[in-house]
Amino acid sequence: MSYTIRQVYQHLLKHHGSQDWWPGDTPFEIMVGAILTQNTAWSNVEKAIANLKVADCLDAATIVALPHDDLAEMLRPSGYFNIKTRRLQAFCEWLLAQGGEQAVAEYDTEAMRDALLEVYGVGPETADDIVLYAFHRPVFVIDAYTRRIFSRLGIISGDEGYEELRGRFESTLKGKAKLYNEYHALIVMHGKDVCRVKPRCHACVFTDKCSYISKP
DNA sequence: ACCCAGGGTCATA
DNA sequence: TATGACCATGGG
Repeated sequence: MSYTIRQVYQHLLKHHGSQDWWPGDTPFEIMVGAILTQNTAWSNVEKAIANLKVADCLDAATIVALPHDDLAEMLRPSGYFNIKTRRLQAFCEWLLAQGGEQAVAEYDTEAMRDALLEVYGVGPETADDIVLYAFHRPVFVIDAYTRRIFSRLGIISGDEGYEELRGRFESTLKGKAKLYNEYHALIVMHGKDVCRVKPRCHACVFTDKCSYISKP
């Protein structure tokens, strides 16, 4: 007998508690974080965002106007800083061209996703982070943790395409933004803080080796 | 000293 | 369409 997608959620929620997630004070800060955290530890992203705040540069118009090297220097701690400088500026150009966050907030969810995916440096996960956490729309974010955990549990094979997996989770859960927010947050929380079994296993909670959480 | 993190783009076959 | 190189810092 194997776990279901719903059981995994109940399990994580029970032991980690409600997350009400994404670190960031404003929607714009959340969007910036979504880009900077690509393949990068969040602790490094925090330093970069702190640099932007100290320099009073945490807004689209300022970021677009900044010389590449100046912005890159602030983004340095988040890694890939030259590429992320280009990506962040491309994103801010797009945001301004749309008419700002308020204008984007008028889009239908799918239209918002499609528009974001056109932006340089924004792929499916980053787009969904923004759609879900900055605009509170119901999309299920698929990340590396999600693939690892659910493939270990035998619920997915792991090599499915992004859209296929997103569709599977969304059609199973039929949830609202609040649920998808909690679920993804719990998955990341588990991957980050709990498992120390080697080789790095991000689903040990659901195996016999894990003593952190008892099985249902 | 090594491993890898809350990905995405681009070149190649 | 599918794989691989590349991007780069900081913490364990």
